[in-house]
Parts: sequence; C-alpha cells; structure tokens
Amino acid sequence: MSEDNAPEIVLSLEIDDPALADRLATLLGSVAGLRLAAPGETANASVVARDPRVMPEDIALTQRELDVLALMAEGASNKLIARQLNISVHTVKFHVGSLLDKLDATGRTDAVAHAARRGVIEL
Amino acid sequence: MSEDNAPEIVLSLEIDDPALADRLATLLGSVAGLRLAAPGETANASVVARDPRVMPEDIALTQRELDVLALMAEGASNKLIARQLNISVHTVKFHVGSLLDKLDATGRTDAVAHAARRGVIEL
DNA sequence: GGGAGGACTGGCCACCCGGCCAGTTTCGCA
DNA sequence: TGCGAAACTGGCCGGGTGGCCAGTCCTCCC
Repeated sequence: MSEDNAPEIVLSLEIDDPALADRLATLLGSVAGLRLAAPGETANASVVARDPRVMPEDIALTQRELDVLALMAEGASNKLIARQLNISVHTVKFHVGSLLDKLDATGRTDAVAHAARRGVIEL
Repeated sequence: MSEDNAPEIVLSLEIDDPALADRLATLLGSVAGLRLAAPGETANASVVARDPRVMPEDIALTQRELDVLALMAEGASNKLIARQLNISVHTVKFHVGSLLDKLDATGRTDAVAHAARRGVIEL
C-alpha cells in the first residue's frame, strides 16, 4: 500500500439473496472509510453469502468422514489416509464410498470439488 | 423469514491481512443492524480477503491443459474427458501428467485442489 | 533448410480406486 | 431390555489411473 491519507476499503458483494444483498449494500454504503466496488473493480475484500437454500445446513458427515475428506482434499491416497488415521485401507474406502454417496459425487476428485463448493471443507 | 423485529445480519471475517481485518472489524462493528459473528457462530455472510501475494500469477497452462483441468474438476474420468475433447485416453493422460507436474500435485484430486486454491479454476 | 522445442498420440504395466459381498460393535430409543 | 440404525472392518475384483517408453507433427527461430 502506498497511500496513507484515505485508504478507503473497497468491498465487493457476492450475495445470492437479493434482499440480503440490498440490506448489506445500504448498511455498508453509509460506512465512512469503506465503499462498495464498482462492477469489475478489484476489491480489498468480498462479502460472500451463498444461497442458504442450496445448502440445507452442513451435510450430515460423521467425524471420521470429515477426517477422510480433509485428507482427500490434500491429495492423500487411501493408503496414506489409512496410515494417518490408524485404520485399514478397506475402512478408508468404506468412508470414501459414503462420502461419494452423501456428496453425490462420481469419484474422490468430484467429492472434494462438491465439498469445497458447499463449504464443507476449505481448500 | 419468520422474524420481523430485529433481523440482525451476522457477518464473519476471513481476512488474511491482520491490519485489514482489524480495520474492517472496527468499521463493521459500529454499524447498526449488523454485527460480527462469534467464533464458530453461523453467519449470514462472510467477508473474504485472501492474501494476494500467495498467487504468483497464473501458471503457464496450455489451452488443452485448461480443457482437461476443467473437466477433471467436474469429476470426469480420463475416458470421459477423451470423448469430450475428441482425443485419445492416452493423450488425456499425457495432459494430466503435465498438469500434475506444473501444479506440483500428486494426483488428479490434488491437482484440482491446487488449481482451485490459486484461482486457476473456479469450483 | 535445418535444428530445437513443445503439443500431441500410442503401447505397456504396476498400482490405486470404487463397488460388491459379508460381518462385528456401538449407540440411541422405544 | 430388546431392537434397529449406523459406524466400522475386511476380502475380492473389474476397471481406472499414473509413470515409463517411443514416435509424429507443427511452429518458431537461427
């Protein structure tokens, strides 16, 4: 950052809910030292709110499934996951199978992508 | 929506830059009708600002590699990608290999995760 | 025109992955 | 206190994946 007089913070909005977007825009627009980004403008930060109706809350994943999912997102193989969690490879595959089912994915790559999309995991 | 008296908007912060996070927290904390989420609390929206220094520009990927990468992120198998792009499975595997190398990934899942992290693709 | 580099294609093969089967344990709930 | 749902573990196997080899075509540059 090079300026020091009025380092205005530029915020962009990524809100699915139009009503919420409107309220936030009104609230944030009147805050001194902060303004909303113009379309296409590079912002310092984004306000993100995906449609909650798309995510019926966190999908019911067990702790073990979350463990496996996190390691999957790191690119770990089933063998590596098994060693990491001190369980058998077969068990890992069972959990992966459950994840594919619950996340409606066709493979581990798809599962990680889906999970990341709906915020179950953070990449 | 069921309540109508004080629909307070809860915001969570995901800011890498501590200074920016502090400024935003101060600014947003004094806005009526809006408050910051407590740790672990479910928020209506998140303010996201990832450290831009983490992304050293787009990695040099060929068009074909981008095609393959996009389909990989959809969970497509090599066979499916090959059919989609009208090329042979062997060629797909060649591109996947290049992708693994350029993205410093250990497998296709890791490659998609890495690409998503640095903004090469959008999930 | 000749060389260098990169994209693209193919065969081969060890290994990994996901889906099927079955079985045990654990827990909540009626 | 029994009953049922769900988590967890394991063997087996067809197909998918990634790494190795080599070879062709095209473009750019000397």
